[in-house]
Amino acid sequence: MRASHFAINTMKETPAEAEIVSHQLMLRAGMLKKLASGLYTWSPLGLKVLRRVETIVREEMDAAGALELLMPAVQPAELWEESGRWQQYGPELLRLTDRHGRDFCFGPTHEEVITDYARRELKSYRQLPVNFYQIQTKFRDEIRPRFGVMRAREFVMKDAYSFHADAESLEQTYQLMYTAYSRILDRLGLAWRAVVADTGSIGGNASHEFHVLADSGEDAIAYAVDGDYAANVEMAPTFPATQPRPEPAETMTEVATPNARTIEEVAATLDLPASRTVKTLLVTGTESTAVALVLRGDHSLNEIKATKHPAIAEPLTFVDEAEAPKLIGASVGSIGPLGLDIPVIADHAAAALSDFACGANKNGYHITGVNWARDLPEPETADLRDAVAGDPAPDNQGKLDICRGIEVGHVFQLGDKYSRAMNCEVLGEDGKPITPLMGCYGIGVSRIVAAAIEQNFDERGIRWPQPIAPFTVVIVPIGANKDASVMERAESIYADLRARGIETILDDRGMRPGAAFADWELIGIPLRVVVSPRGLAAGQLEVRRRDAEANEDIAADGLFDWLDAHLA
RNA sequence: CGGAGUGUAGCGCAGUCUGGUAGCGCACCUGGUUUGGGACCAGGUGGUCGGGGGUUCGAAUCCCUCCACUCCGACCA
Repeated sequence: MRASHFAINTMKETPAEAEIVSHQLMLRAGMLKKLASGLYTWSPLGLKVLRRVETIVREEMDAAGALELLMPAVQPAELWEESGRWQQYGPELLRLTDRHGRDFCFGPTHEEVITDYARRELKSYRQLPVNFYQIQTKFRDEIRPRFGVMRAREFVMKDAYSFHADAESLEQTYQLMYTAYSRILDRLGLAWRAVVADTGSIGGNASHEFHVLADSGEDAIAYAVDGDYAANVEMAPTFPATQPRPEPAETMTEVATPNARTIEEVAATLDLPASRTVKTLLVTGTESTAVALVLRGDHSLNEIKATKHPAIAEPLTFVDEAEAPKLIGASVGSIGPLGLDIPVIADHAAAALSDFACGANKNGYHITGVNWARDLPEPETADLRDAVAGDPAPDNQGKLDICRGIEVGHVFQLGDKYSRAMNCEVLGEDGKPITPLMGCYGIGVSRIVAAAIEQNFDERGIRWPQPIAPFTVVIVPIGANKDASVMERAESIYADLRARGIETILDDRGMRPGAAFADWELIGIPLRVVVSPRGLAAGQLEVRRRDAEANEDIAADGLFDWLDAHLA
């Protein structure tokens, strides 16, 4: 491709609407243009990246035996009424009416359509298992689209749906998809992690989310440093202490802590680490007006875990600050577990403390040297907090650490939710009808493009992983106006690279070098070759990796060696 | 849906309080000089000032109303 024939259109200034790096850089590099909230036009440059992602996804899905098909984006309401989701789905479902007054929706997902297809297409268990997929544009009418294509309303998704005669077969395909997703993310050149996901109300046995790791990710992931365990922080369990509690060494001492309300203030006033204090939270109980939850000062309550506790009312509700003094005799900030006549539930870590500090249930006072069993009853214990770095991982996999991720894929064992609701049956081995089990497997194709940038950028712009870069190599001739041999040489290199099947763009725009370099660094082309009169005179070419600190001069006839060494 | 904010040229912004017929930087076009890290000079193109209504001799500016967009929250879960 010649740059003069390709719509390269970069921006020096960042549009005010873009909050996150990937959105800013995609706009500045000219990959995207917004049409309306959550709706984007992909430019030729942006589409090149999107297509490369699609191609890798398609190749791996095909390799895993999935069959590509294409379903309509617009779906009749009747199908959604059959599954019950026409009522359930809410305003996120974009509903349409055609000229005859029939209801439709723009598909946010395709379980209904594929199940309808399957019940008409599949007659016998002999046709199972089968795994259909498509790469389609979806629409979800997000309340608040943001972050460009990271959370757009219209987006490109690969979705696959498998059908099985039994659970074992579903499990096999699930594993196959898990492997395929791993291969896809590896091939994309991204750092990623598969995490255990909540199976939620839909049921099913297993679900994993695939996250691209990036500091800006919306989800916090707890993972085993020395193992393969990973889960959303909200899902990661914490465990009772394995060591016995140290013997009490201090006596209880009441300390005035005026103006110390938060744990930080209390810990500073008492000159103790926050991990030697506890905080006591009052929430509404199922059988009592309030339940006291005791957590170590440096830990945070996990509301999902708390809500699952039978003594705690759902949804989780904190006791109003104004109500606390009536119940306890002290305001929020001076509450502790001592002498309470409401149920006390301590997090495992809080229960493992000795000689800790807590509120005195007397405004402006805390008590140090408190010990379970000696000073107050052994509490009921539970897992109530978010996992933190250093916690033990499940299954003896060492310690956990925390990182952030962007969810780009999700694999799910659906079971028979849709096949049963929509009466999808095939004849089994014994001649009797069976309801196939289903799995579904999604990848956010357009989101991957944004996630790749969130993981790979610097102050100059995007640093594409080679497998998805719009071009692998850019050739920048310098001083072509002074020396005709520069352009001749650039052209011949261009022809050579193309002959080798390397995606190359030749910058024939005749710009000043600084401006040209800035453009290609913003756009993020992984490898750059500079042809200049100076270099030609010395028999050299200048090359540079996008992720390198400096230029490299190589012998002109060594270009292919250099490329071979740096092509992914 | 609640709260806050913003709509002026492709992008970033000033002008609005105090009404007088629209401006700056970047980008773009022409010519010239330049050419190794976002060049310079000169001359240009481009705006129903988000839409509609009102007040006024006169509205980007004041009033009413609608719309769009952004942020926070709620909802989705």
